[in-house]
Amino acid sequence: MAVTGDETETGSSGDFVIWTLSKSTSSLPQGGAGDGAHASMQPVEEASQKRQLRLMKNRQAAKECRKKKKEYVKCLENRVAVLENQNKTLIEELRVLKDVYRVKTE
DNA sequence: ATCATGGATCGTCATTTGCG
DNA sequence: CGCAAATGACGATCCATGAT
Repeated sequence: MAVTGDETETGSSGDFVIWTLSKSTSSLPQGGAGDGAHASMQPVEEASQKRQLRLMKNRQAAKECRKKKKEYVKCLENRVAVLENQNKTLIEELRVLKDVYRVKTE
């Protein structure tokens, strides 16, 4: 873990605070490179808000997705442990049965 | 103390998936 | 078919650890 001072979004999933996007990624608007030019475009302000909302939602979705994946992997690891134990038990059982059979047929 | 390296986590973009 | 959510992939950052 050791996540740096990172909002820790603990309980109350759902309501995320809109902190002043210090990061804001000046990356290209993607998908609309030159869109500022069109007259039919939404006001810049609204488009920007829309983008921020989308980023925020996706950020949250990514967190959720990673959490889910972690749990899935944990489940698989548990299953592996269980199956390994079962395997051990069965091998031992087989060994005993073989031994019993050997003694009987001698 | 400083540097290099590797692992964990995060945010974002691009793509896929599922639903109305 | 269009849209929102889910997920994969990538690069950035932080932190721990070992070598010098």
